[in-house]
Order: sequence, then structure tokens, then C-alpha cells
Amino acid sequence: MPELPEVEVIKRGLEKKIVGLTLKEIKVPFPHSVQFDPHKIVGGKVLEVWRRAKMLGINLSGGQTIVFHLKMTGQLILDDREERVIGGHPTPDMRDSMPSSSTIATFEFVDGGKLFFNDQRRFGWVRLFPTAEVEANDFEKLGKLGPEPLTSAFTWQILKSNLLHHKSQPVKVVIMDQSAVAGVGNIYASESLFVARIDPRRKVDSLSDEEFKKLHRGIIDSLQNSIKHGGSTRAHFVSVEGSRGYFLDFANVYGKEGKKCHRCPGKIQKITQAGRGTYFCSTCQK
DNA sequence: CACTTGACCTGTCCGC
DNA sequence: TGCGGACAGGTCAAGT
Repeated sequence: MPELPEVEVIKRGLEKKIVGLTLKEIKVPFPHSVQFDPHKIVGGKVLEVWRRAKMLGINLSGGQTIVFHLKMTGQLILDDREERVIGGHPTPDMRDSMPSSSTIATFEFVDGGKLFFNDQRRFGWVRLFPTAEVEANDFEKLGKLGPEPLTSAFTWQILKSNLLHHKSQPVKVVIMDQSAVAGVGNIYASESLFVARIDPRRKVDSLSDEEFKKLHRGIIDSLQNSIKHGGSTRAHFVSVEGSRGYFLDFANVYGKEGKKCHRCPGKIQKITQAGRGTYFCSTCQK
């Protein structure tokens, strides 16, 4: 499910609500996805919430950091007791998201709030690292990660040079390589290529500097645009409050197979690249 | 070495 | 209505 914008939406929601809270108890119905002893973090106080690529971290007092990867269907839902009392009934979205057969772990806070880590397909994981270790050297512990596309470290020149590590691959496939640029997945790879008017089948080394610049802009614009709309919801994504995101209602190509391109007379088509669906308009993406 | 496919899991949707 | 197969936002490992 979650690519950069979705994890960012979760991060912003979480930090507003859990910074300063103390962990009281952690329940782990699916230990396979929880790769540490939950006992170690009881009594830890939340100092900071961060995102790097598609991963989300919670720094605790005592120098420990919890790191989540939600993979395809992971969710982090906060059951904020106070809000529920004040707000009345959970929304329909929330009813699906609350503790269920897909709850991997529940983090309970001293004030009674609960954070649920749900994951229907159970590809996701949560790990524990010493904070200093995980944050060292640009989070290299978490894997080989390219620049964050919404920071000044992400320039078109860096994008070009990173993508060119796989010169003869189709550009769409390489944009999803986390070591080239962090956080872009299947939805935003298609969307940013549409914005840049580049055919996803083009080999990386066939792009001109002008096209790398447009792609750089397209990645930033589509990610920011999605965050503005609360992220993308296909089936699973919800914010920590349990509400869905609306970016896909505004998407140009993703999931729009057969629909008319709104930029030219063409029609959106779907092809398969490296086993994943790619959506584009072959009329105006050259 | 470059690239593709399968595996990890479960659920949903579509065609017969 | 039921069943089988394809497919789903991500990442590894193994295979060609």
C-alpha cells in the first residue's frame, strides 16, 4: 500500500498525537512480523516520529527506536480514547481498521490510547534499533536508500546519475528502485512519468537532460499533490485517524485503464513491467 | 552481470 | 451461487 505520501500522512498524524506518551503494554498476536522482544520498550516515552523512504520510526526515551515497514497492506491506526469518547461512533472506515484478525501488534499507552499495527497480507514488519545506530549515515541500516525527493538533496542531476546506474532498464522500473530515489512506488512512478510526458518504456539512457529535469519535477509534484489530498487509497490505506486518502480521485493515469486521457485525445493503457502494472498515455507520453 | 520470476500472505473481483 | 484464477500499494532471493 503505502508509498512516500501515505507514510508521510501517517507520520504527521501520529506525531501530533503520541509524542510525549509512555508505552504501557505491547500485545503481539503475530510475532513473526515483530522482530524484537516487546518487553524491551515498556516504559519508553515517545520523543519523536520520523519517516525515511517508506519506513516510519518512533524514537523512544532510553535510546531505542521502533521502525515500521507497512509493505502492501500495513496500517497504523490510533485509537485515541479521548477522541472516541468525544467523537462518538467510529467512522465506517475505522470499523474495518480497528483490531481484527489482521492486527499484528497493539501498542498501549499509559493514558489508555492504543496504536494498532494491522496488516492483512502480513508482509510488513516492525523492528527495534538503537536510535543512534538507525539514524547514523543517512539510515544505512535500513538499506541502500536514495535521496528524499521532498528535500533539497534531491536535484535533477542526482536523479539522473542515480537512474543511470541501470541505463538499459525501462525508466519506470528504475524510478521504483529505492536506492535511486527513496519512497516512490508503483502509483507515483506512473503518475510522475505522466506529468513529465515520458513513455515509461523508454530506456534510462535515452532520456535527455531536459527530460530528467521534467521527471524530477514530476516526481516532486505528484508526491506533494498526493500528500495534499491525504494520500492514495486503493483498498487499504487509512490515516492514523482511520480516514481514507483521496489522491486516486485526482490521479492522472493510475488505475485509469481505458479512460480518456484528460490532456490529449488518447486513451490510458495498462502494461506490465517487471511484473507490476504500469499506466500511461501512449499518445502524449513520448 | 542484467533482468525476470517467484515467494512471502490474504482478500477481492471477474469470468465461466 | 460457487469456484478458479488473476491481481493488489513492496521487497528479497533465486533463477535464466
